[in-house]
This record gives sequence, C-alpha cells and structure tokens, in this order.
Amino acid sequence: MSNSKLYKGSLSTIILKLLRNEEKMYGYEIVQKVKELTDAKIQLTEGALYPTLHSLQKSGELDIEKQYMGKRVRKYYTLTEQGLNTAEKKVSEFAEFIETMKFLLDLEPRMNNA
Amino acid sequence: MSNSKLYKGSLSTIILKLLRNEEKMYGYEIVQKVKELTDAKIQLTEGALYPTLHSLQKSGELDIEKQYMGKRVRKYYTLTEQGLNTAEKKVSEFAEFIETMKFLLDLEPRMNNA
DNA sequence: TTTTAATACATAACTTTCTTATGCATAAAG
DNA sequence: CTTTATGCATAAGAAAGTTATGTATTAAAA
Repeated sequence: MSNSKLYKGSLSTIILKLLRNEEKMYGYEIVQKVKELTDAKIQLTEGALYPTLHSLQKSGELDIEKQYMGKRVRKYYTLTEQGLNTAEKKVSEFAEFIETMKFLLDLEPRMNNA
Repeated sequence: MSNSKLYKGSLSTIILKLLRNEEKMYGYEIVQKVKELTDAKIQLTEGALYPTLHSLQKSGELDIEKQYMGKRVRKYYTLTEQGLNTAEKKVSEFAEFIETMKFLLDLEPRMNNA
C-alpha cells in the first residue's frame, strides 16, 4: 500500500538534511514534514525512521533530548558537529549521484563535460 | 574497494534504459558501458548484475539469445515489449524521485508549483 | 611459451536498508 | 465513549545490493 518508492540509502540523507535546516526535530515531526514538503510523494515509514534515528545517534551524528509534553514524551534530535559534516557530505554525494543518473538515463541534454 | 554508492533500486532501471538505447547487450558489456558513460562513477558489480538480468528475464522484461564466439558464450539480452513499457515507467518514476529529492535537499531553487 | 590480464559467465553468503505488521500509551475530537 | 491523531518502539521479513569465490576461454605480455 505504500506508494513511496524511496530508493534505499536515501533515508539518512533526508533526516540529516532536515536537521540541518530545522535545528531540532522529533521523529513524528520528520515524517509529517517530509510528507508535507513532497506533497506526500515521499512518506517515511516509522518502522524505518526510528531505527535509523537510533543508529544515527549511536554513531554520533545526532544528539537526543527528551521533552515531556504533560505525560507524553517527545525525543528531539539535533545534529552534532560530526552530523553536520556528514549531512554536507551525504547531500553532495547524493547530488552527484543524481547528476550521473540524469546523464545515464538521458534525462537532460548533456552539459557537463569533465 | 567499491566506490560506487549505487542507491538500491536503481540497477534494474539502468539495465532497462541501456537496452532501450542499444537494442542488444550482454552482461559484461553493460558493466563496461556504465563505467564508461559515468566516468567510472558507477561501477556495477557482477554479483548484482547477473542475478538481476536473470530475474528480469524470468519476469518477462528481457529476452535472451546465446551467441558463441568460438567456445566462449555471450548472452545477449533484448527488451521485450513489456520490458520497453517497464523501462519507460521506471525511468519516469526515477525522474520524479530525482525532482522530489532535489527540492527536499535544496539542490535547486524551487520552480515547480504543482 | 608460460604467465598474466581481460573477457564472460555464475552463485553463495552476507549486509544494509527498507516495508509490513504490531504494540503501547496519551491526548484530542466527534 | 469511541475514534482519530500524536508519539514512541520493535520484530519479522523482503529487497537489493556487496563481497568473495569459482570456472573457463582468449588475448596480451613477459
């Protein structure tokens, strides 16, 4: 039933990029934001999102900070300095991949001659 | 040692697209062609390529035709009619994914308002 | 002419990275 | 009250790659 077609490998890039813009987000918010920004073309699944957030935190890309809204908890994530570097790197790697694929798939007239 | 960073899900799209251009290719040739076209930025692994070719053939996207060069065999693949449709579909899906991601990752100024 | 590199296929084991299916709990809305 | 939204989480499985091998033929190089 999922219509997302999220190419595998792009999720952590998306998360890191959003956190570079927003400074501080919690999981559920990320899902909503991506849905909103992409006109629901990309709908993150929580089953992928939460484990990815955990592993990004464990590997030092993200810091976590709990906030209690009454009894309900929100876990806000922020980029570490390492996470900021990784974000830049991943985004530019993805950009290069896109350019390569655009050429390979004839999606635009050739422009870039190395 | 692999520097490829092939986002998962894109391999079959690449194969089908190449076969839409070239009419007829064999596995090893596909690897070389992709390497050449992308300045070695994308290097397909045979461990992924051959099983994918087999599964595309089994699902009716590709026809196969053996050709013997002396004693060495080459397995030429061609698109079926179904494969041609799938190729178009996959390429345009990928194109849409690219546009969505470019916006999400701030890779270009916004232009498309739905 | 023997050794190495290139050509050409293949598969098994493993890893990464998602999806699907659940589950729990609180809060708001109907 | 019962449904919907918010907010987290994890387990099981599928998908799609990488890595590591393996075999065999042919061309090039030493």
